[in-house]
Amino acid sequence: MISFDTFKPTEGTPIYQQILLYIKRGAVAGTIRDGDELPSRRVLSALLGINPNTVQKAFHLLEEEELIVSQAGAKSVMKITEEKIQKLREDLLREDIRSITGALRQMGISREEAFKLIDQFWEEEETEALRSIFL
Amino acid sequence: MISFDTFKPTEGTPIYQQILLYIKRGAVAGTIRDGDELPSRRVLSALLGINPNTVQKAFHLLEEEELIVSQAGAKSVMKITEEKIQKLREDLLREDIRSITGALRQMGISREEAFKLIDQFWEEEETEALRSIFL
DNA sequence: CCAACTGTATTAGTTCTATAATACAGTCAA
DNA sequence: TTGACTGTATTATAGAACTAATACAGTTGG
Repeated sequence: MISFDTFKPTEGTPIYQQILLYIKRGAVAGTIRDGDELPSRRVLSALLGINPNTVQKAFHLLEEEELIVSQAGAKSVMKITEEKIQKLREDLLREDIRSITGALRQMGISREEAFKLIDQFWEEEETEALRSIFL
Repeated sequence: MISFDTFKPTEGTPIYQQILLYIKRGAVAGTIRDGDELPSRRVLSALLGINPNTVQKAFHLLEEEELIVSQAGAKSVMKITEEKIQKLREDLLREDIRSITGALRQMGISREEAFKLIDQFWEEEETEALRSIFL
């Protein structure tokens, strides 16, 4: 069963899109694999404290993109080939990197400065992650 | 008069927020300076092909953040001190860098791989920018 | 001065996001 | 088998984002 323990909703972005991204990124990372069961719409919505219809919207889109298969009565299941994962990886990375480089260049930040900043935040989040594990 | 020549609306994000960001980032980059006149609501909305009320919403928020001053009958004017610019710089950078490092780590991308990707896109956009100038 | 431009305000309608309350039919384990 | 769980569908409501049309008051240049 796919876990949503590390799912942190952000304000400003539609929740159903965040669920979509969370699963796609998990697939790219390899923490979510082909054949994995997803939590039911009702259970997940209760866990996240949101409406079942919002989860349904996200899952419906995953179904349309043929990343999961659903069948009335049974839990939805991940259905991802290595090929799909590669495509996901490229698409998600391109979008993410494009947005950040665009933003930084627009602010007149040099590449060197950008690297320094990313380095800094990377370590910060690393220590944050560790802290949450050991507390 | 502040130019919106390099403004490229993206789908998925509210337009008024994109206008807000465009101006803030311009202030951080130094291309938009204290005392600069903004185009009128009507003119800018016509240029961007959007509704005047959408521009008004963005400008109203800039007014609330005390980055511009407006007065009925006259054009709005940038009103930014060096202190405000520094604060903007920190806020925008933190938000941008945080989102990208979060996304990359969630996909299991290493720091080295991230740098390589950013390097690649940085050059791509550079050549794109040059192409648009020389064509 | 005054016409053309400015910022500001109001009302109305559409689409999208999210919630809420049901209802129905298929699956599955006890 | 059967009861509890599944996915799916429908209808209603509310707020945000965006468009549209209009109105009014202040400024500014010719």
